[in-house]
Amino acid sequence: MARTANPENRDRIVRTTRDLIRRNGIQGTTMLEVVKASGGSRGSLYHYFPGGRAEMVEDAVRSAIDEYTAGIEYLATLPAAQAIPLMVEFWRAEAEASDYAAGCPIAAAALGGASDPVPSRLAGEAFAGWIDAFARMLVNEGIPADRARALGTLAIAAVEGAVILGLAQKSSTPMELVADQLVALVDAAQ
Amino acid sequence: MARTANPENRDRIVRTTRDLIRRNGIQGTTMLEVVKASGGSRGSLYHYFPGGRAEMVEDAVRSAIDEYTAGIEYLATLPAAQAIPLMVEFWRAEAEASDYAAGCPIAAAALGGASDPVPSRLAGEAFAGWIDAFARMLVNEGIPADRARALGTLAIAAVEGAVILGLAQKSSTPMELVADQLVALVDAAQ
DNA sequence: CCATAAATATGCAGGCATGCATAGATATCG
DNA sequence: CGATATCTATGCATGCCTGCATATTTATGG
Repeated sequence: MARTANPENRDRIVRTTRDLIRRNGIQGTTMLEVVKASGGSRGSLYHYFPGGRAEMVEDAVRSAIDEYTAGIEYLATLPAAQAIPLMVEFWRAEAEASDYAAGCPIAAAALGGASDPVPSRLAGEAFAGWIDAFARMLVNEGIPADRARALGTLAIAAVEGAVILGLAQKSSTPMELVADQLVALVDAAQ
Repeated sequence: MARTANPENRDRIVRTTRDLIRRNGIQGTTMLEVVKASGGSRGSLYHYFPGGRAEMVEDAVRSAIDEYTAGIEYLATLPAAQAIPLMVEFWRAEAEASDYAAGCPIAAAALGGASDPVPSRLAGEAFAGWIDAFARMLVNEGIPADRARALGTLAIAAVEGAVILGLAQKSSTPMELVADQLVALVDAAQ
């Protein structure tokens, strides 16, 4: 038996799929484009993803959720006045590096619910986890639980929205303004 | 010459296209589905939109922008404490009525920039106008211009983000929490 | 080195979407 | 009513995408 069990190629495909989802959305991401962008062949894709396109897309979204959630869990250990600018700066840098073509893949998954319900549901659960993490961070700073939950929801929603505004306007201004206002708001809530 | 000049059918097609964009995004909206949903024939579509799919999609986005912008301009004549809940309530009702399948078509246009740059650019301009309107409203309530602009950006971004969170979670909670927090924030800023 | 499995490459059928062309139906005006 | 323009319907060619099947290559274990 050979059993190479080489996960590198599969991971590379998953990453490429994520990148394409960020640019073209769930519906706009095809196996042919993933093949072109990752350099393999169509046969390889069905080897790594027997479930076809659905499995490939779902894995890409799961992978992105795992990665981003870990990042947010880390940010939640910092003071909010640091965590919020860091989170926004991450998206700003990603947007700018792609010339404002690549947004949040989780938001893309959320909006692809009509054709792909599973990634959309996963996105909903991921957002809930992110809100929880932010709320915990705010509770640690002395904000009551109910208010912390509401402010956490506002923060996640505002950052996701700011990324969309930034892509449409090809500008980092929305993200910067939103970060400033969120920090000021959390500061005032303490 | 007959020259019926009957814009009703064309308008119905434009509206159907908008609805499909809200559910399936720009890339997920095809002429065949528009024909199926609006009841006409493919020939009619090319009669009304000689530019093909691109013209149809662009007109749908322009129409949506015109309509929503008029609504926001009206909201901006009200006190912010009324305007913000009304705006959120509109999206909440639309989301709920569609069983959390239909979001904001302008956000969908913003995210479709890779394949359709024109609607994405229009979305960016529309967002700028909405932010201006909100900022004017806040200036009227005594908030300094710079702060008003930042708060207006935060409000538009947060509402758009809350709609996405709501669709993913199939819940109106994100929109309600965001509306409450935005009202409290504007109230405190005066 | 050889047998076996992993990984890659390619072809084919079916379905869908676009764009265009070509008819046919409908309505309006003189 | 007849002529003209609008509107609708349908077919064809092309290309893309998926899923599956079928080689072919590569690598590993014995």
